Amino acid sequence: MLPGSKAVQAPRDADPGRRGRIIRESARLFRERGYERTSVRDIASATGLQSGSWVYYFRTKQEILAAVMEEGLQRSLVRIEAIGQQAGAPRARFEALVRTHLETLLAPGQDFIPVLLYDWRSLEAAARPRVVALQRRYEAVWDTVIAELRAAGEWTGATRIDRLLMFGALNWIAHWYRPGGGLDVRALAAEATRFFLRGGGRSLKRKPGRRTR
Amino acid sequence: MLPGSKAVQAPRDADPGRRGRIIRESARLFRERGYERTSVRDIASATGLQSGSWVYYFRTKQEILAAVMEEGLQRSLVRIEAIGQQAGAPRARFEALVRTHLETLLAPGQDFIPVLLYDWRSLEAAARPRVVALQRRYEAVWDTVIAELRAAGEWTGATRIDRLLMFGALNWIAHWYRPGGGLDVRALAAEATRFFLRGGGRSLKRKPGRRTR
DNA sequence: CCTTTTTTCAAGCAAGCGCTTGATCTAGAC
DNA sequence: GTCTAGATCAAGCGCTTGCTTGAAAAAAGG
Repeated sequence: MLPGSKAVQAPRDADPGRRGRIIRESARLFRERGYERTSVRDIASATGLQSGSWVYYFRTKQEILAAVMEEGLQRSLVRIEAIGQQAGAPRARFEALVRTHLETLLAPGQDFIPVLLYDWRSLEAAARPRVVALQRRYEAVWDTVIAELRAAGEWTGATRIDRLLMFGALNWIAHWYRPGGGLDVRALAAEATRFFLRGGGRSLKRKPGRRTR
Repeated sequence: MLPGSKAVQAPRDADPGRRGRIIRESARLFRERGYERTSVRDIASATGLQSGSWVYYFRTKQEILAAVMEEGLQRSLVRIEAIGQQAGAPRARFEALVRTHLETLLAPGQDFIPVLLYDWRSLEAAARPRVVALQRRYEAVWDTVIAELRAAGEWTGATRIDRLLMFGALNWIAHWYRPGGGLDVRALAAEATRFFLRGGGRSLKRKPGRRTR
């Protein structure tokens, strides 16, 4: 029988098991080269298996891709929805959302969300609705906080378009951000919040950082 | 002999010839399915050729991808640099840049830039420097106008980071924008300019538009 | 210790891939 | 017409791909 429905939930950051390791290594490879350029043989050898052994855990390569995306979204969602239920000033909660978003986007070893963003086209139509449903829950939290910001007079403009522009600015960071380049995620989150909300935050002094594309 | 170095430059929007048609159809297919999922047979049949005939115009499939990206950047660059040399209020010129950027990004039949953004990973390292050089020229124009905005007090914050955030917001639009959804490119450009610069512009009323991801 | 179940191996199939090849067609110059 | 160079055809080679397969190894249960 196929595994996956374990009776006991594994503790956080524990040994993820073969299946979890396949997901993690696949995420890394998908992010580096893209889904199509990653062969199942690449995945097998990165996990320390023989060419056909992954089939015991997943039926198809597509199923691995879907698992990567859902795993990443689930993890982010836990943190984002927790912030959504906290109390506090809207601006502070907004910045917390931004910081959490960037952490799950940029933290090393967390390649799930970049894969979701870059390889969406490679996910077959049948698997998309489940992922989209998770994204909807994700956006709902943001919309709530944005509504609070608007009530406080800190957000003007059309919510939907502005939110899409904002996600664009944030998600695009994965294209150019290089860890260890003199700009950590927390500072970047503050800078981005200032960019979206104007004022309140303080602009960064530039360090002699890395090149970007 | 290989064609491509014609003595006379073809007039705008004239018949692009076989080579040009291969580039155009490839751009369309690359955008829809991605570079890896597009086979040279797909390209051939979309252009009305037999499976191996494209080799007369390009040595490798990679060469087609590079041609698509450079073609698109060259076209955009002509328009962007023209705006860079115009006179006028900084804000108006900035909005013109935004509008032009969005037109080359979203206009139907202009799939070059989306391919550049989505399939960058698929471009082999050897071909990248030429494309990057064109991008540098592109960004230089923006930096000039942003410097003017800053002098006029309309742009605060770290130029480099803010410019990257801004490009993120703009480029991401290609993910969610649907032509004919009650929001034309000109209005979108105005909305985006307001988002970046705050104030001056007027927010859009929402029409009962399309879904987005 | 033997049986049963879970997990892994290692060879390989069928299909699709980028690209090659030698022949064929087309059109203008003489 | 004849020649020639440019342009296209159509078959297919060699390789990689996702996935299958039948068996072997390892773990678990009694």
